Amino acid sequence: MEIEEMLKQKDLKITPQRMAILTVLKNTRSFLSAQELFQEVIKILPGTNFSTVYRNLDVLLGKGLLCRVPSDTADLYELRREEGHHHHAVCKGCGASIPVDFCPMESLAKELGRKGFLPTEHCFEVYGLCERCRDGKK
Amino acid sequence: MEIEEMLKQKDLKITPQRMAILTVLKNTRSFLSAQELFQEVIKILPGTNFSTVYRNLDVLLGKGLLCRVPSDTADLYELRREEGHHHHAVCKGCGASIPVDFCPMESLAKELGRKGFLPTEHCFEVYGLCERCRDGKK
DNA sequence: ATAAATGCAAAGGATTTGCACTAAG
DNA sequence: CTTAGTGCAAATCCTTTGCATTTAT
Repeated sequence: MEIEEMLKQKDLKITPQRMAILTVLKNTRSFLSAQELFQEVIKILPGTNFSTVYRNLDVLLGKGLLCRVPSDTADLYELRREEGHHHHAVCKGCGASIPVDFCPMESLAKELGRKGFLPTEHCFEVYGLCERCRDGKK
Repeated sequence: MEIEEMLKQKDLKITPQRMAILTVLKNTRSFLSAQELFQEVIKILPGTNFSTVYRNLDVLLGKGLLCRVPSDTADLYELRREEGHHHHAVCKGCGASIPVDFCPMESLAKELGRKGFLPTEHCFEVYGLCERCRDGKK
């Protein structure tokens, strides 16, 4: 299976909890908070502990298997898919997230490099209202 | 004084606490967490309460006098200066922040608009190592 | 006068941690 | 066997809130 391969490649042990976490992330289109993720995980693997989820989010993030974006209350997580790097436009009305292929770092990395700055991470997220929510608020 | 004008323009009452908060923010080059800000504020105005700082950060943010950027642990705040909108490259080594004039929304707003999405806020921050810290780590 | 702002203390919510136990390699 | 991973419960950290009091306008 593919998830198992991902874990092996990163020298991570294959545990039921990890499988459950990655399965949920894989089957989720938009991103999830740790809490939402946990709720889904215990449907698949009841008894899984909350701290296990948190600890794994850290580990998986550190191994580059996930990406994290900041949000109002809690951070949100998403499986990093092969397709490549992208960002999101998140609707503050309904929570829907529209993928955005454009990445500002492409234009900026060189310029920062000239100033001696070495970018290692970045965050770019857009918040607003999607068409439906925008119309509803009129 | 200038801070007082800012408050008046926004229909906010001029209180010693607010003055202290804005004074600290004004005298700070990079941005501060709420906790850091609080530590500075009580040097100027001892006895100022923690919740007062938080409440004012909310108010001032709502009035557009500040901007907020997400960070590892806590959100960071900065006085919004006249010069206009900009972003930052933050060094994970020493915390220094380099202002970045480029704003990705300029290129993206139209494209999102075509999709019906109305952007209201956005976050763009770059993290990495500045020249000094990068060399130190070699 | 009166509505906004503050202080205080307590609550809330997200995340982390210590420790003993379990299980993957 | 050995180390990473887990469960549990408690702790921590950041932030918010209710309420009585004070203060700016």
